[in-house]
Amino acid sequence: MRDLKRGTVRDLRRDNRAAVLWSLYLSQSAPARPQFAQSLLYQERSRQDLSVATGLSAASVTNVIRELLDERIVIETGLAESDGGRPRAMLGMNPGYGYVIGVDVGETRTRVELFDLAMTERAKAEYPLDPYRHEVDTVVAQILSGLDAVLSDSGVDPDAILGVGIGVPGIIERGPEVLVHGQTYNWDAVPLERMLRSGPLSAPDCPMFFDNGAKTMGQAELWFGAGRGARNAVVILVGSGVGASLISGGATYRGVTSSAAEFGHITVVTNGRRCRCGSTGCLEAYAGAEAILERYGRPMAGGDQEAALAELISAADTSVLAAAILEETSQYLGAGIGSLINLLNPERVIIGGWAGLQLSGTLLPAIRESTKAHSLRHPFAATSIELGQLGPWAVALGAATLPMESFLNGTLDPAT
Amino acid sequence: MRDLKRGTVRDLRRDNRAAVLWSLYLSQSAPARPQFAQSLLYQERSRQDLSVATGLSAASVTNVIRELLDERIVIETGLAESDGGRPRAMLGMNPGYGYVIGVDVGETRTRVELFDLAMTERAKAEYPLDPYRHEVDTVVAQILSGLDAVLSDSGVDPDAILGVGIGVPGIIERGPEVLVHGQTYNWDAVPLERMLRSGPLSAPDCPMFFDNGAKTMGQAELWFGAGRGARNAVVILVGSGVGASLISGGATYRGVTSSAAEFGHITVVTNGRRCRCGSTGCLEAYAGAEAILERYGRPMAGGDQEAALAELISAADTSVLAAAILEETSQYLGAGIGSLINLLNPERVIIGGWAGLQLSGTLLPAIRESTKAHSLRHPFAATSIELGQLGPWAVALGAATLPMESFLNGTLDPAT
DNA sequence: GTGACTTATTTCAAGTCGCAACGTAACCCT
DNA sequence: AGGGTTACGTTGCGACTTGAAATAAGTCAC
Repeated sequence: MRDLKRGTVRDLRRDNRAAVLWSLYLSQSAPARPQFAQSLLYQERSRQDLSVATGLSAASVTNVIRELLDERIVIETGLAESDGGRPRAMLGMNPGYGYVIGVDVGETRTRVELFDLAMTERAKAEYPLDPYRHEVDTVVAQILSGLDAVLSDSGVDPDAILGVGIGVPGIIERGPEVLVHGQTYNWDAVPLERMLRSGPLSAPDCPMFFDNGAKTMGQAELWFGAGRGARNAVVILVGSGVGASLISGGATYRGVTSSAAEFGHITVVTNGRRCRCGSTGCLEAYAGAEAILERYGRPMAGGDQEAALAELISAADTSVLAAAILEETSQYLGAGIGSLINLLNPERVIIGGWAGLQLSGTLLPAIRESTKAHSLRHPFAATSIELGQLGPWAVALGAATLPMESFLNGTLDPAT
Repeated sequence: MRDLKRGTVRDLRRDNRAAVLWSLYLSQSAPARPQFAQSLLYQERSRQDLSVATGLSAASVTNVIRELLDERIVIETGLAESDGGRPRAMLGMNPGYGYVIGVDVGETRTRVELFDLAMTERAKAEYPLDPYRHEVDTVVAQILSGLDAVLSDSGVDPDAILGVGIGVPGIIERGPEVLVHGQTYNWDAVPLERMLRSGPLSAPDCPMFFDNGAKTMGQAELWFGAGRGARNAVVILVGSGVGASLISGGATYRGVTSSAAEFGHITVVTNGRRCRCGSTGCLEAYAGAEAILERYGRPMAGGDQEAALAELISAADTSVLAAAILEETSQYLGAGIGSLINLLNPERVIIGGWAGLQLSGTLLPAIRESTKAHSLRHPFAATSIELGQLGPWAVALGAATLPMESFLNGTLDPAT
């Protein structure tokens, strides 16, 4: 990502252009509901609206928009009703200008999804993955055929792909080349980018972005879901393991080597249960789906964790053991979330991930209660604890926001 | 703090001016050593140096500097040796242009310190405070006489005070007026600013800034101490209680209601010891000096905690109990710091506060070890764990950086 | 000493940009 | 058809940064 130098009057122009484009783009993304499927298209805006939204003068907006219209990034979509004056010309992203692809390398499946500039989904592909058999080659092959599939299904010209974003569970190391470290996968320093680019199939010769899956999910919720408009928020992903994304100042916080937000491995019980990361007392060792099932006495080394967890939850009505396990789980989650609130003082905490959503169905009040008990009064009062709104494809959607972010900032394709 | 709108070519000018001024200011602050006392003055810079440091052209630096020279904020301090060309004119802040005052409302004492623009200390005052008798009125009176004292001792004209910064233990609520909530103090919604301004003595009619003491200490270490140059860091304050300051992107992170970084109240033992905050299992309930002494069986409700802790530490050579208490303490601290590292992926962790410095004398290796055990490999490897460099007056120094920050950004005195 | 050489700083002439003011377009209502 | 109203485009101005050229202020070899 190019360093955005500031100082000259030209940088100002780039910034203002980006501000207008961002404003227009985000206004198009609906407050998505779980059942949202097709398009995030929501609302167009006029030049006037953009002027007040960005704080720029109408004249400047006109200039920037003219440029964007000339480049065909933006189109006029029609006229608004008038109540006496010249009707406002409504503007929108030109869906056909370009496309982005998001890839979710998950714990149990690989997902690939292709969007146009209006974030309308144009094609998707999904491949199951045998848990505990995450061979690198298998995953790479799935990604590559997924890319092929969405390209041919949508009929989109590969040259029109602005970029591909890939969310993986594990830590990204950004050096001379991108390396992926995944403890769950037993991946150690996997050069995923190189493998994708040299793959047998048509790895598009276009910008690729890598990030942790919890962070891409967080960015999806931030842009389109329960996090819309938040400046400081935390998005928690509870799946087999536990992850999170921290939003600081409206952007995803990554830390110095982009491995921040490993929420699953904060210590909630000093000298507690051993965690698969090697440490002890991690939150993930208590509140991840895998750990919950273990504590319940039904470890699932391979099979269908989702079904098993659902079973546990419904058993809680009659089984004292199951109820106790869930009660404990909300204790631990509350302790972890409370720590997060005390440390980060967010305005919103969003719980997502398949296990998080399952658990929250019945456990949300208990989690809120436990969180309250484990946090200070003032920061707790400033926070709302909510559920994620984007469902299981949130990670892929968020991955697609990575190239989009670059595009909106005008830092994509230095060529042209 | 005024909202820094960006967009016009004039804002650009303000930003560039601020960039030059910051660069010049920070280059003057020495990598301070514990024994530093008088001045932070370190190194002057030429226009050339500023040009490369800020990325601005030499011409622009000349223009900005001319303006600053005209305003007498900056002065030429002499010429550098030449090795064949025109010698560089060295520039520095004009110490006499204005002054800032930092106030540290601590757990056992109140400190007031006055600095000039070069951060040379011009006067200081200190008042002991009977722990557990923090009457608001007493503290306010101490602050007001401290302000009087440093003003008369230094002979500085009150009109030349650019602003006063005040660090308090507890949470700052920024509403229509600033309120302070301090659990340690039993302060609830204390309108400290109003009390200071309406005090019997000459509360200066000038900008006042309030922040948590751990945050001001963190900012002092960030600007002048062990945190210099860091973009992402954590400064931990271990005193009677435990606090922290989070540095994100080179600036202090405050969260949505500026109560972030309450590190002392993250949960390290779910369902653990009761903490004075009302919750259970907080880090502070294990690793704060007060808690350590309690666990040692020698609670100090009033007396000299510093001496008592020092005694405990030296007793560890012979007493099995004392050694075990310290060993446990480093376990808990390591768990807390490890969580911080996993969550925030900082490049540096700095331990300060009087108890932190005492403990680290012998315990630092054990704390490092325990931290390593409680954090993931990659983020741990990217972090260094160091000691604070600024000693007991760091909180006051940091408090003085609050008005200084505003001054450097050009957001002070809208008048003139 | 003196002239050639170096390096730092200032001046100058473009080139950009955002903005306020003003002009024009497009629609409503009567 | 015409007046009213709102949205949008254009123009001229002031402010800004910058690269290049000019100037300032030394060093060095002889």
